[in-house]
This record gives sequence, C-alpha cells and structure tokens, in this order.
Amino acid sequence: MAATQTARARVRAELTNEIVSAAREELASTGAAGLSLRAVARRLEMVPSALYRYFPSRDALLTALIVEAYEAVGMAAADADGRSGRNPADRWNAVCTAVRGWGHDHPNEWALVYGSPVPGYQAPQDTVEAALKVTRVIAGIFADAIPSGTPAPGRLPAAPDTMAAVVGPIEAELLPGRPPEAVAWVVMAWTGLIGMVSLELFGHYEGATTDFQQVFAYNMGALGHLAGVG
Amino acid sequence: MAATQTARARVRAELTNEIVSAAREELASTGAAGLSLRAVARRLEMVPSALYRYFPSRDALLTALIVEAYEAVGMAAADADGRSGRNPADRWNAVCTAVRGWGHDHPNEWALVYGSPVPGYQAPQDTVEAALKVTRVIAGIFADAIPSGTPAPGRLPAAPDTMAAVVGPIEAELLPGRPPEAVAWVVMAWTGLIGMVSLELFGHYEGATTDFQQVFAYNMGALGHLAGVG
DNA sequence: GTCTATAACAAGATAGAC
DNA sequence: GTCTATCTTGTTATAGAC
Repeated sequence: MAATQTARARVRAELTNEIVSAAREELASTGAAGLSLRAVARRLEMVPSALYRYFPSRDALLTALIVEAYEAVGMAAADADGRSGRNPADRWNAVCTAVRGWGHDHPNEWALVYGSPVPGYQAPQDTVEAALKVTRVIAGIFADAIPSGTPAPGRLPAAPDTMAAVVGPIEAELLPGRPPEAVAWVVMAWTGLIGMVSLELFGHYEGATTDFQQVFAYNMGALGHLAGVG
Repeated sequence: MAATQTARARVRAELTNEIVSAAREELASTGAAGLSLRAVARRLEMVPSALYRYFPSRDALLTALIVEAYEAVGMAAADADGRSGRNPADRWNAVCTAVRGWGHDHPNEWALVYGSPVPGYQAPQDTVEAALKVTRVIAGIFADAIPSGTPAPGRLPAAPDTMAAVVGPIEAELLPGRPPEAVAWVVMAWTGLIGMVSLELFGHYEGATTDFQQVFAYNMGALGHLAGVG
C-alpha cells in the first residue's frame, strides 16, 4: 500500500505542477483578472471539473500562482545576494538588478503579486509569508550594513519619538536594534525598488528618459547609500 | 439653428457625463478588468448599443475614465499645493498627503491608473498628457526649491557623466537647468509617493506597522528633504 | 440628422442532467 | 467525464422615432 500511495502521490504532485504551469502560461497571455479554470483545463486538454480534484476553486489556483511568483522573486533576490560578495552596496545593487530583471522576464506574474489586487480574491496567510522572502533578503543586507545599536544615520532627518513604537513590528522581525529612522528608510528602499519596477513595467516612464536602466541604477544606489549601505 | 445645436450638444454632453459616472460606479464595485459596457448600460436603463453613440468602444469609455481619474488626482495635488503657502517643504508635504488621501477615497480609480494595465487595453496619447498633471505639480515644487544652475545637492551621490543626457527629456520639460542628480531624484520622489500609496492600497504593508500614516509622512519628508526641499 | 431599440453574431462562461 | 441548454460579453446591422 505504501508504494501505491507514494506512486499515486507522485503522479498527483506531477499533475498539480502541470496545472500550475498551464495556469502560469494562461496568466502570461490573458492577465490575472481574466484567468479562468476552464482555459487552464483546455490548455491541458482536460475537462474543467477534473481540475477541482486538484484545486478546490479558482482562488486556490490563484494562491498557488501567487506563492510561486513570490518565491521566484525571492529566490532571484537571494541568489543575486549570495553571488555578490560581502560589500553591502554591491549586494543591494545586485538584488535591485535581479528583482528588476525578474520583473522584466515575468511581467504578468509581477502584476499578479505587486499590481492591483484581483477583484474578489482574498489573500490567505500563505501568500503573506511568501511575500516576505524578498523583504528578508533586503532587510538582511541593511542589517549587516547598519550595526545594531548605532545612532540614526546623519543623512536622514530625525524621526519623532513616537516612530520607534510605530515601526516596532518591522524592527523586531527584520532589523532588531536598529534606529527607527533606519527602519523607516529600509521600508522606503524596499518601496522604491518595488515601486520603480512596477511603474516601469506598467508603462509610466515611457518617453521620460533615454536609458531607464541608468536612472534606476542611480536612484537605487542613492536610496541604498542614504540608508547606510556604501 | 445655433440654439438647437447647442441644446442638443448640451443634452449630449450631459448624457456623456452620466455614462462616465455610471461607469465610475461600476468600476468601484467590479474593478477595472471586469468593467463591461452592458453593465454600464443596465445601470442607466439603456440598451447597450445606445452607448455606441457616445463611445465608439469599451476602450474609449475606459480612456475617459482614466483621463478623468488622472485629472482628479492632479487637481487634488494642485489644490493642496495652492493652499499650502510658499515653503517648498510644506508644499511637498501637502501634495503627498493630498495624493494619498485621494487614493484612499478612490481606491479603484487609483488601481485603474497606477495599478496593473488592463489586459488588451492600449493607452492613447490623451492619457499620457493627463498623467503628467501630478508630475507637473511635484516638479514645480522642486523647481522652486532648487535654483536653476545650482550644483548637485551634496546629500545625493554624484551621477555619472552620461546621466545628464539620459534625463534630458525630463530636465527640458519639467526641471530646466537643474543638475542631473536632482532630476533623477525628483523622479525618485515621484516614484516613492506613487509607489508607497500603491503598495499601501494594494495591501502590502498590512501588519507591518501600527501607524502607517506616520511612516508615510516621515519617508515622504525624508525623500523631499534629500531632494533639496526643506 | 440624431438618437434609441430590436435583433443578431461569435465568443466564452456556467449549471445541471446524464 | 460528457453533453446540452442557458447565460454572459463586445460589437454590428437594421429599423424606426423625434
């Protein structure tokens, strides 16, 4: 029985993967909002109802796609970080480039996770944890660059006394012992990275510059520098 | 004849507005991707084909909505700027608050313009011009704060020599005579503002902080300060 | 001329019987 | 798993009212 079980389980896992792959292809052609279980089934030459054995609803399939996308960006970021030596500025630069590169290679998956929320879809907790992967990589770089217990970096304006409590959750989880200005500014660095790639992919810099890549590199560099990296 | 003409034109303009309003209401409930001509017609108790007298296609209606949204944020930004005195730091702060406030009041319209592109929709030139409204307000504040011909602000890292040409289009149009570092960083300020509101509205800061408004205020303040405002 | 309504089309989604 | 009947969608052709 054990052998049968595992064989069945293996086939099941394989098919589950195939379904997610087909859904990913669908996503690439139709966008997130128009993703339908039926289209995925058609692509696999299966009947729609058969998919329900593997995913109880369209939302469950969507969740799988979202988690997969978050893990892929997170992996791209972590890989780039790992390959880039020990200098925090280099690491931050490498991560920015990798995240942007991933976005360019997977624009629809990027839109799925960082774009408008899909109407009617409620994100379960799994996706929140997966989303943290990139954040952890980024926070790790800044945590290494800013020694614990240092005063606020002089380049940044002083934060009000209340800020420490406000950013407490992030500090405790990702940047223990770092000053509130630094914590807030790491949030800004993350926001700047995701925001800039989003606005680029969504077409908002069209015609604004002759070489966007260079503006991106400069701005990410400045963002990191001001936070204490390099 | 002139009277008849204008009477007809007035009625026509009124109905056009009513259609856009109905579409806006539809948008609020179903989201951008699910916006259907038929649903708009139903809401107005008209027959779908009648709408084609006013808008040649669903995309044209979408364009009208997008332009309207861009103009509304732009107006909110310009109003806040106008009411906030002459101090650039106050003006930048007021604009950030106003833009964020508009986003909170109109989350679906925000997603329509700054979120994922609607699949299959090609933005015409009208939307690009409308999108520039907020940008012009922001650039105006920084242009007033950074005198023309000044050297690069010392707080920002120096840009490579090639940057001047790269950001030339923005410089010429919005920040004539300002150094490339400043131009790039104004792009960053704009990106930070739009990015932070987007990620907030799309739920990416959920649980991260006890008072997001404060983090927002601090980060926007720092972004502006570093660019030379305040 | 200007508008609205009816009807139809090809897609595609959905529900349910078998 | 299959089949069918019924529902959407954007869009057009056509006919008639003002």
